[in-house]
Amino acid sequence: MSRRSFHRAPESERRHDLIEATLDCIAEGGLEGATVRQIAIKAGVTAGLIRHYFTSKEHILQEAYRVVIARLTEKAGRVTGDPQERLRAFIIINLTEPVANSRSLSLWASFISRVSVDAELAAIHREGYLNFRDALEELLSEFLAAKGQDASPGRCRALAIAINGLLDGLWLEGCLAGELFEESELVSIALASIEALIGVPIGSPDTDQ
Amino acid sequence: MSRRSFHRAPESERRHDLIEATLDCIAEGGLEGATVRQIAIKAGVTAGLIRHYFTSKEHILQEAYRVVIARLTEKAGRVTGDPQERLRAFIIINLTEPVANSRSLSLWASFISRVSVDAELAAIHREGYLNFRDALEELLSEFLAAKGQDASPGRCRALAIAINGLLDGLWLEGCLAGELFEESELVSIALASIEALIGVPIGSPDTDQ
DNA sequence: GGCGTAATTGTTCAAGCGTATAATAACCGC
DNA sequence: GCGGTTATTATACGCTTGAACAATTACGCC
Repeated sequence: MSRRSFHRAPESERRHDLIEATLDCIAEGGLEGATVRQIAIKAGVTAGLIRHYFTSKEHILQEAYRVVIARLTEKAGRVTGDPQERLRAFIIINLTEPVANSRSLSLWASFISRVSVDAELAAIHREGYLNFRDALEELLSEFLAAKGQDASPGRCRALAIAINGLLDGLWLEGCLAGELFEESELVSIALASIEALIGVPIGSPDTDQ
Repeated sequence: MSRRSFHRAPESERRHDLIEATLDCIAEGGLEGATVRQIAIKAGVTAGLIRHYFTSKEHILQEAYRVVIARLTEKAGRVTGDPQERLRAFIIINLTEPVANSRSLSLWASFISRVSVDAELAAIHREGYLNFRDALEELLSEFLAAKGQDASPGRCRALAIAINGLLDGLWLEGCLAGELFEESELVSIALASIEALIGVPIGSPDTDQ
């Protein structure tokens, strides 16, 4: 009786694969679907290996959550151009693939439901949330200043909270029931709504009537 | 060796208690914390009784989700007064206790993460979501008509999607990190934002400056 | 090209899971 | 009060879980 042959992978690659497998399991079956054995099967290894890289199941879940948050926020943090282009890109990125899809929501909701239980997850969550809102607040501040508008901290804060809420809510609606909306309907509604909130057009020059 | 003495409860009361115990378990420990044994302990009965009232664990979870959705939407469905008062009350109700608190979010997120897995939960979810958005759309339609504004179906739909998103998003922010906001700050932001979206004041007469 | 290291496997363990079922105690009609 | 009905308890079963650990294999190094 011989053993399976196997491949000895570099640590970073193996850790990445295991986290990826974890996310696949969660997306398909929720946190309950992410058992150590199922993750191992998905990654094409045996269950014992997971404990070689992660001290516990909680640990791998925390690392996986870090990846989820990074994916939800990294693209929006790398927008370029003038303030108007950056704000516009920020809005669009958060309401289109790959940020907005049912898999993202499934992963996000699975972890959110554990944030109130696991203190370490709560810390990871808080950091990601504040980063996101701060990024939006700064975008707004620069945009308002560029347009010669009131860019006082109080107004930026209130606008950031409102727009952040709007984006979160539309993201949620789109992820939960994308088929209820026309192609890019949510993006149009978001752009029009945010224009109304700020009181300044943000449409790109050529599509702005 | 004698048995525990027990109380024979009416069916509706017992079912209610078991569902309530289920929600407590989920709020405290997520779906994973809601085991048949844990629910029984919380309800002060033994595990076997749960199977006497519910055909399976899936079944009691579905019934529990119905209760969660009902609580999130029932109050907003019973607003009274003229269109402006109703719209205003609708907004406030959805952003204050008992709709907006961390327990509500914890329950909501736990179930949302299973909506994509369990078809029955998905049906329950969809019904609740559409009811909510339709109620908002009708409120808007009546409000706009009363104000002599454009109340065309297209505009009402777009406004309902935007405002629904905004309310969802602010609800989420408030539930997730209520301590980051001043007292009633979210309600103020919501009212001001929705006024900007609609283009008509909705503040109550005495607080409307 | 043989050796040492450690990544990976395979197996085992106790605990907890959802479910099934027989025994029992509470309540209702008479 | 008594007997029948059934809500409720108590126990058991088979399975899966996270974890632990010894055996084994792949690979870097000299």
